[in-house]
Amino acid sequence: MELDATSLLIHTLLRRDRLTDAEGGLIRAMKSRSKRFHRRQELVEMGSEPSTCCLIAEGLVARTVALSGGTRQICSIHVPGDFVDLHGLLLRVMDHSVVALSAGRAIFVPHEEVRKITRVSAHLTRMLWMLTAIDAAIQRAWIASLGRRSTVGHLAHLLCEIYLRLEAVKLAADSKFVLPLTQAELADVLGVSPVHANRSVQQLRGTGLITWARGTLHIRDFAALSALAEFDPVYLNLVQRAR
Amino acid sequence: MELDATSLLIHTLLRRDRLTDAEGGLIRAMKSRSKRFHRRQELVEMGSEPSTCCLIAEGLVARTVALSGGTRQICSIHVPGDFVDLHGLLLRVMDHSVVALSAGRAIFVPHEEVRKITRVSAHLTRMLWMLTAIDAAIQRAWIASLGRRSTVGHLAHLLCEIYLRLEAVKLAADSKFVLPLTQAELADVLGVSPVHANRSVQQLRGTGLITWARGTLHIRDFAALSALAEFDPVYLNLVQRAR
DNA sequence: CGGCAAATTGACACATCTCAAAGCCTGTGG
DNA sequence: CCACAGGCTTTGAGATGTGTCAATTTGCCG
Repeated sequence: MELDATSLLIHTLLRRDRLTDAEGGLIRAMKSRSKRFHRRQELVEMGSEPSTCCLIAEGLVARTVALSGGTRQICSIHVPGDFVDLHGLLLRVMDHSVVALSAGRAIFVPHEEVRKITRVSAHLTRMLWMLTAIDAAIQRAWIASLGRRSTVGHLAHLLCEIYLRLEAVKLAADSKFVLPLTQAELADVLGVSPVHANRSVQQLRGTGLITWARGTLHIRDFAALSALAEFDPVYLNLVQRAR
Repeated sequence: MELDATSLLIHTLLRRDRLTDAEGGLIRAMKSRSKRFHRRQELVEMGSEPSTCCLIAEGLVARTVALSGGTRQICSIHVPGDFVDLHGLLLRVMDHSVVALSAGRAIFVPHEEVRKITRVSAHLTRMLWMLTAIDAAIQRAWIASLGRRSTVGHLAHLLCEIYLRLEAVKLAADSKFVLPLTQAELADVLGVSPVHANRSVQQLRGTGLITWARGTLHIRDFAALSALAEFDPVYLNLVQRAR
């Protein structure tokens, strides 16, 4: 049986606040079209004006910005349950692309369906707004990493973050998770060359804090990795409270 | 006469969409407390749980993240009309501080006032949500700059952005604006050392594209500076359309 | 058993950091 | 109106981090 993307979204929201049955119903009632995607497929094109929002059901995707000279920067990574381009509802023209890091599946919800929710439920609207706010908080953490952490520290921070985000949707446990990332893609996250990304991975392996083989990442000592990264999970807002 | 912060906010919103008189009235009706601040004053503390949102009326402020070893990263800069910690309404605990880059004035709007708006006007709620979405778009641009632009390119991009944002609230004209930034603060934006920030400023001056003296920045050739920075203003969403 | 994409390595060039000193503004008090 | 203090800016020199290029090795899949 396929995981239902709207259930994942509800689960993601429930990690942050309570929802009434009616609110859950509104979310499940959203019309959408489900699509599978393959690795490296571009789901949303930079500069386009999509009329739907893309909610991940399976797989990992990234937002990417293309610069001249063929370089690109990955400016966020998204896990199942994430409403990747929810902001498209408000901003209209995409300032980045959405690209799949692995094969997977997403549902595309027409903007009008989301706008309908904003007319009916103030609380649910705030919850969706909250999702974009959390997204922005994660981006701030990435800015801090890019600007002020060593590449190894940045990498460690990234792994702590991805672990907790996957764990929140039950895709990580026992300090292990599937990380379908190429080192070249990792380089586009860290803002360094592929060669340097590779050397940083090796350096982090050298500490014994992680293991990464055959697409599976294993955090051997989360506490120590957090400390190395100066990781503080507050910004992920994985706490249930009134919003 | 002092500029009214809510008028600035309305002006900021009007740059992106139309507002009815009733909607404008709702914004003006928000209760708030006005406060002056001095340069370097901390307006909001990282880790705190503010009960108000801070709307800038005059001056520049920054969001900063403190790392160990006394380093810090500025993860955004805000101009008059910006609702700096609007996301505090939804996220509750601050993942960063808000610090003044110059003397100025802000109004502090109780969360309940904003929440009230979310209960009354779906469109206005989307407009406030849009502000946080634009904020996030700017952060993505910063991520791309930090990750993939040269320091000089990053600086050029930053100046193009700040110019357009200030111009949008009539604080820049004739390619000139007041930039009350220390080179050490600039370094905290660019994610480099103060020495390197200084050398990058000199390098950009050397191109003849800018002049920067006595706190005033003058862009001599915006088109050329944009080209150097690969600057595309789309992400600022300075276009009026239905949202 | 290939064949290819991805990971790894080495060598050298360039970017950026650190530390420390010197120079330059600007506001203030005499 | 000048002299001075303090904060910024600028400079130099040597250490470290990171990029580039090109070759080699490894791992996965048919």
